[in-house]
Formats: sequence, C-alpha cells, structure tokens
Amino acid sequence: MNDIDLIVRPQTAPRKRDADATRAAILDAAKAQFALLGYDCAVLRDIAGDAGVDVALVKRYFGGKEALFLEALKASFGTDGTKEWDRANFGHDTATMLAGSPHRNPDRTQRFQFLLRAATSPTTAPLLSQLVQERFLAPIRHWLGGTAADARARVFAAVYIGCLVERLVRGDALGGAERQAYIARVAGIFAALVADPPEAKETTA
Amino acid sequence: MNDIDLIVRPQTAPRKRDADATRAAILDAAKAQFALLGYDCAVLRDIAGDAGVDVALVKRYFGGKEALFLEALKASFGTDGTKEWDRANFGHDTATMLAGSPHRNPDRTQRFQFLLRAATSPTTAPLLSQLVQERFLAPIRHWLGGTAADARARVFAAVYIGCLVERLVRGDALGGAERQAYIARVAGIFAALVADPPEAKETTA
DNA sequence: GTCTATAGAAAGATAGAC
DNA sequence: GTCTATCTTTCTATAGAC
Repeated sequence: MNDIDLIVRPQTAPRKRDADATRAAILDAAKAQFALLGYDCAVLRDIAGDAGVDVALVKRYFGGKEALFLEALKASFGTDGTKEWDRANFGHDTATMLAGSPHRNPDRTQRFQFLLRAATSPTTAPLLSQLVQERFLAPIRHWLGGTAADARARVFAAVYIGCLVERLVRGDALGGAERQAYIARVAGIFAALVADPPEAKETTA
Repeated sequence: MNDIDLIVRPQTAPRKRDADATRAAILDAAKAQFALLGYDCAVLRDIAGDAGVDVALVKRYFGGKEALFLEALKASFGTDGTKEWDRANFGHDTATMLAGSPHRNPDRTQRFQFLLRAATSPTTAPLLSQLVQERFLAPIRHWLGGTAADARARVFAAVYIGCLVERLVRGDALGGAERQAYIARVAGIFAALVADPPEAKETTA
C-alpha cells in the first residue's frame, strides 16, 4: 500500500515494525493473489512483494504456504450470509448484480474468484467440499425451506455459480435489451426456486 | 497401453516404434492429465509415463508443453455440437445427465473438466475466451434463436456450467425424490430458455 | 521484527547415445 | 524412434545477521 517508507529509509529501519499491520498486509496480498492465480500459481515471493515485505516474514507469521492459504480461505468464507436476503427482491437484485461488471463489486468478486479457483485446483479442492457444504449449501437450503430443499439448493447454487463463471469469462458487462433480458431470465429462475411448488410461474421482475 | 513389450525386451527394441501410436498415446494421456490437474499442475514426465514413453518424445512430437496443450484443447472442443439436440426432450435429457454421477459419461466429463480447468487457469484462460465464444456460445445462440438470443444463450451456458461445477464438487450422485426434484427443476429452466417468450410456464418434464 | 543468503526439490528444455 | 543424462530456472523452506 504505502511503500514510501521503504524508499525513504532503505536499510536502517527496514519497515514500520508493526507486527499486526504486516500480518494483515500479507494476508490481504495473499487473498488477492490466490484469487487471481489460484493456489498453485501464486508465489510467496510475489505475495510478500505486494505486501511490501520479505518472504521470510510469511513463514514467520503463517508458517508456510498451505497455512497461509487456509487462513485466507477462512477469511474469504466470511459471512455474506443468507440472513439479510429478502425473499421478495432477492432474485431481481442478484440477477442485476450478476449482469453487471465484476468491477462493480471488487471485494465480493475477489472472494468468489478465490473460492472458484480453490474449488478447481486439484491441490486445494479436497479442502473445500466440506466447507462448501457447511457454509454455502446448508445456509441456502435452510433459507429456501419447503419441499426438496436440498435439490432446490443445489440448483440454486449451480445457477449462481454458473452466472459468476460466465461473468468472469465474458469480461465486459452486458448492455441494453440483452442486459434486461438476462436479468429477467435469471431473476425468474431464482424466483421459481424460492417459490416452493415447481409449477410456479416464472415472474419477469 | 501395452507395456509388456517393455518388460520382454528392455533395451534392444525399446518400444514398438510406431510414431502414430506413440503420438496418439501421448495426446490421450495429456488430455486426461490436463483435465485432472489443469495446465499448471500437469507434469510432462507423468504424461509421458502414462503413455508409456519418455519425456523427450513429447518434445519430439509436440514441441513443448504449451503446444501439447493447444493440441489437446482442440481435440477436447470436438463437436458434441448442437446439431443433434432435440428441442422437445433436450431439457429433460440434459437435466438427467447432470443429475447423474460424473462416472456415467467419463469421456464427456473429461472434456468438460478439461475446459473448466483451462478456463480457470490463469495461464490458459486467455486462450479460451475466444474459443468459448465461437464454439460454445455461438452455436447455442444459433440453436436457440428467437428474441434476445444472446442473453438466453448466456443464461443457458451459465446454468449448464453451474450444474457441471456443482456435480464435480458433490462427488456422489443424487438419489430418490431429491434427484427427481433436481431433474424437474433443471429441465424446467432449460425448457423456459428454449421457449422464446419469458412468460412461458416452467414445465416439469 | 525484518532482511540476506542459501539449501534442496521439482520441472521444462535440450543434447547426444543407441 | 526411443532413451539417458544434464542444464537452467523457479519456488519453498530455513538458518542466521542486523
């Protein structure tokens, strides 16, 4: 963040000497790098570099790459929980978010990207299936309620994930009528999943 | 495949000396390894090992890791095209496939896994966005037709991808009533996308 | 608390023997 | 056509100086 310190005093006082700040800086850089590159391609040197410190400190504060990843993982599963979801507007709000550019909500996007990469990396995937169950699928299932809640939660999660993946692949945001149609379709799918009986009509907005 | 040759004649005639067979064996092993581990984690030595040959032959036949990957990529985009999709039963058939275990259709699963890993690897992702547009999204858009075909194609692709990701994360197949509910929901979503007007009712099967 | 220096492993590329 | 041997790079991990 603020590497002016490094330039001004190169050797004598190597850094600000604040353990908590250093730790936090490393963790932030790690979350960003793991989200961007995945566990296997992320490099401790670069993470340390982004945080403005030396690699050795990563070991000092976290013990190693895997431990650092686990810490970043826990932080990225932070509760954007189902608590505050509103049954009436959820579908439309979420669809609007998914139709937009990833840059609109960089923090959320980074967290999702982190989890997607973690889930698709052969090294870290085993760590996730349980966490996904507990902290993603179970809350959705509970929030949805009703009959066949498990199946509906899975479809729900699949659509959500798929839209996010699709958004990552297409870089730019949709616009105009296509955007409106996209939102309407996705909102309709979510609405039908929230409404318990499968005969429920798709609502357009 | 047949490494008895190696055991019987260890040095004198190292292998069967069949260029085409060797090339094909390497390519098959590469497709499997890239699908399983992704570009970054896949190791040429192991690919060669699976094919029953030495690493040096990979260079000889393909030139290097990246060239080998590109070849495997082209092969994995093989046309399971929209040509033979049946408008009436497509939704239900696809949903049934998606509800099953990945082991039911290992070849298709491997191709998808290859593409998913390729799309999420920072190294290979840039190679894909164009190919995805041309050989995945465009055919779907064309097959769907009607109004807002692009938006519908994107939602279609998102649901498809999401279901496949979800299936990869949950290892085991669904069963019983949950399975039926899952199929009904997913089939309904596809049916609504195939039917042009967004006011279309979700059909259960 | 922070950095320098180095060890050790792994993997891609390449040259040359058979 | 196929394999052995080696070079070079890259990254994690660790020990030790300031």
